[in-house]
Amino acid sequence: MAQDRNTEELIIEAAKKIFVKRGLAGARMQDIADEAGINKAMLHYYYRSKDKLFEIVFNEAIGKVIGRLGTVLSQPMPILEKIPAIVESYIDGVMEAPYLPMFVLNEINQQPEMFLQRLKTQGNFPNILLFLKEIVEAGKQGQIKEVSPIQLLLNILSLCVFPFVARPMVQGILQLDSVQYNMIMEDRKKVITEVIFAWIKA
Amino acid sequence: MAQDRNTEELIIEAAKKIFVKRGLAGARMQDIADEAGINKAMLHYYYRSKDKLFEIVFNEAIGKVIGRLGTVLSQPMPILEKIPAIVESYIDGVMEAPYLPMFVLNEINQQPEMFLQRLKTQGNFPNILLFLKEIVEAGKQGQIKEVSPIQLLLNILSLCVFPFVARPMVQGILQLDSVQYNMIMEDRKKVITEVIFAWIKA
DNA sequence: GTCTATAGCTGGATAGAC
DNA sequence: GTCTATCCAGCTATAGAC
Repeated sequence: MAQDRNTEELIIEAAKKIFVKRGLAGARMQDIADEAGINKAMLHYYYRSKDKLFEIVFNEAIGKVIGRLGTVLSQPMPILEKIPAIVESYIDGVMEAPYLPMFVLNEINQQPEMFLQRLKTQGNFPNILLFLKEIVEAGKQGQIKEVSPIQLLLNILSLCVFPFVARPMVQGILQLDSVQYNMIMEDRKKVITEVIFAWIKA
Repeated sequence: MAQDRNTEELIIEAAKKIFVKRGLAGARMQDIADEAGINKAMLHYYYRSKDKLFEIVFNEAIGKVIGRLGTVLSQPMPILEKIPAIVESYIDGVMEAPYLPMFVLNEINQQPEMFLQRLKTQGNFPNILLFLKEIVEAGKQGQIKEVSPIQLLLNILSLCVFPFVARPMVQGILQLDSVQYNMIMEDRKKVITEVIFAWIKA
């Protein structure tokens, strides 16, 4: 148990777990309280309302999913080294919290305004836009083929993230157990890099 | 208005709209009734409960998303012609109902049991498994490179579906309006085929 | 700060008139 | 078959004792 930590943190940890699993609409304050091993009233004492609590969890989740992307995209490396690095570190990151992408994507779809609001306040992830320029530059210099930078970004993201978002579906259809699926995900680091390289090699 | 159609259909249409938008937990029977232009009591008269109504909508949605995939995967064509056909027809299909994939994926994540149950009753999409064998075969015959068929399937699916699932997020970050995004999606048909071909060409 | 008890509301479901 | 009125469970949120 994590009884040694203070109540505020206990609540946030529990809230993450429940919100990520059930979403805003499906989550119950009682479940969060149970998960934290405390009383329902404490949730309101510390965080006032369900919405406020959700906002904290959601913002942190966005930070993890998108922020991490920004970080890895902005490592100063030649593009041909950077792409495998992006793939590897992003997949590793997602594997640590495999349900986070689905949660973030779904809640953004539910409340696009909330997300757009957040974008305004905290800047538009300049690292990502910078990465796009880098692609164009590398194309002009002949390091890679000249491709649409947005399509390239979409391709990398799609190949890395989708298999986690669709995991229960794919696992069900193809009758794979968890061990098999994890192996496939591990293989993907190599596969994705191969696929992208095959496409952009000059 | 579709007042000429019978009430049962009106309800289903309305239920689709609301469930797909809000999910099972977020949808309100009142909203479905309003959308259908009828009374809340009628929903229960025709479909007994929210869960029953949801099941109908959900099953139809799965059928569209996965069933369509099975259909297109099983067209009798040489593999190198089939892949562009798959990509084109699947993207066109998704563009008609862009929120369906997110809905299906999210609800499967929420209730994997319900989905696995459905798989048992209606067979395991044999078309999809057949497609995997076809890939292996084409690899052995040297029509394409020998690649993992599951990875290939995952790649195609990822590249086609993810951009729709992540649309609000990507659009927000890259500051794109809907017209621009639709053009990008239109371009993708070509891009995806290029990417896959670059990877598997013998 | 933490708990119990409960207010107040929302939303799914039903009864019963027409 | 369709409506209004209403029930009742479940949920967020708060009051108040300790």
